[in-house]
Amino acid sequence: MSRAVAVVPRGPGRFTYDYPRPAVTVDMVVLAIVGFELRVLLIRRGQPPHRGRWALPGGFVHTSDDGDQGESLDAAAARELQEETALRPEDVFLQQFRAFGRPGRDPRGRVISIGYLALVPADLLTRTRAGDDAAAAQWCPVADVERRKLAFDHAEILACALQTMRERLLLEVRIAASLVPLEFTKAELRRVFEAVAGQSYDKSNFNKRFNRMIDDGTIVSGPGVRALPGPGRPASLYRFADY
Amino acid sequence: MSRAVAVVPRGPGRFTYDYPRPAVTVDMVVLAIVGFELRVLLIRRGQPPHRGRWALPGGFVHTSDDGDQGESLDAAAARELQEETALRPEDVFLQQFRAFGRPGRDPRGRVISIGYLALVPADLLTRTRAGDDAAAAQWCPVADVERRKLAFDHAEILACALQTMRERLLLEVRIAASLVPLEFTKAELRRVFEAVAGQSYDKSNFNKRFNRMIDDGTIVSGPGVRALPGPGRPASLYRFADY
DNA sequence: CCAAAAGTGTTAACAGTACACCCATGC
DNA sequence: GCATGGGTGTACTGTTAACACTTTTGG
Repeated sequence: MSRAVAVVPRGPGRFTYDYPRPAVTVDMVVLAIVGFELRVLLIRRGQPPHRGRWALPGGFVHTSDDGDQGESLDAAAARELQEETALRPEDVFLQQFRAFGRPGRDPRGRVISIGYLALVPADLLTRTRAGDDAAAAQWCPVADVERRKLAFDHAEILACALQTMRERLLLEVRIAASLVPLEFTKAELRRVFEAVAGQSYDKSNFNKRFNRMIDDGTIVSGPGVRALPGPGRPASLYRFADY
Repeated sequence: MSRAVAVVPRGPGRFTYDYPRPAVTVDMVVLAIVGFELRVLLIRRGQPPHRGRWALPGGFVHTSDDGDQGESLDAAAARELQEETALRPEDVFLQQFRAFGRPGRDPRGRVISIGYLALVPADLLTRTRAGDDAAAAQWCPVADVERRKLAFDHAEILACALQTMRERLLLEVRIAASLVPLEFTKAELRRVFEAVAGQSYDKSNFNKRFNRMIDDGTIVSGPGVRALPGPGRPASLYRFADY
């Protein structure tokens, strides 16, 4: 949305239809755990409208009126993710969660946006481009987003994404698997759950759930242990079985 | 999708853009319990492509390039529902569940469709237009849909809607509330769960869940009892509290 | 030894399952 | 009476929740 498509247009007003059509974009809610905190990737807009405001990354879905008809929605989301973060889409949990099409949500014209949730494993954060230009992209704690006054209806899109993720975290552990590094400790997985759900879990009770996941093969023992700097007993490492 | 918009175009090729744009539609998965069976509303297509095949009801999202920019996605879904069933949207659970945009899904051109789930209470089924013209609209048991070879990617859309509904039924009882009449018996609610989940539940154990919902106020006692024709003890009536 | 972090054990309450049984009604 | 459907009770199991406790490490 904040940028033109890559293909150079062959002239103004080249594409005509019998009825008005909306522009269709994907908006990305890219989440990661930084420290013990859930953060979302925001881009500072360099163009009007909402110039200088923070916004979710996103862009137009490539469409064609002949031949292959363009790219799929999933492909558009994967492409945008790669442009904004330099992450490989196969390393990231990427899933559509909802479409947003309220008239007036973009002052330039009718725009319908498909919202995508992207969960980045903590150990791949270094590959993110967000650090390259701190003025243009930033990992913002989700708790601080309210103060930012996001552009367009992006606050609403983020809220919907968070709700979707929290609901699914309780159903599928796979969501949490997308946010932890390949190898992780019991405490690290617990902190992911705490960061996402926004509440704390009893260590002993969480470990019991963890041990059950080991019993049914969801989680397998990894190699050796990981010691934190400072005192404290080193923790065993684990990984998800399907990785 | 199967019909043109109501407004008469003011000439061919009147609406021009710098980049190609997709058409955007809503496709409706309208579900109801008929007897003890989950059924979906299907429309027989009178126009090519897929002429004569069964399809989900749906249509274009009204868009405008100036002024109010047209209608919201929810409004488009409510309008389509009214056109197809004569039901009031406020009586029907109506919720977006996913967008479908695979290139090639419509041979006429690039079409992105927003899937909507509509749950019709059993006592309002008489208001449906589906019976008016049996050749054009039909409540088809979801178990029989596979044999029908639906038009476009509508089989995929239906499968996604069913999965979404089954997941949510376990989380929110509200889904079931949208399928039962205003007043219902314990057995009726249980049969809704059985029809949606595709499995049977133990009467006694289901009643315990039911009684818990009475305890926390989700369900309240209704007036009197309902007797079925034939033998058997009449059953107490209940209703959901927020109705 | 002490603080910090990992990890275990104990108990009670709660929810799910399978199953047997009693109640009200029409025929 | 008896078949039919509504409704209750019991015993067993597994899960969750709260909390106390032990073990391993660095300083």
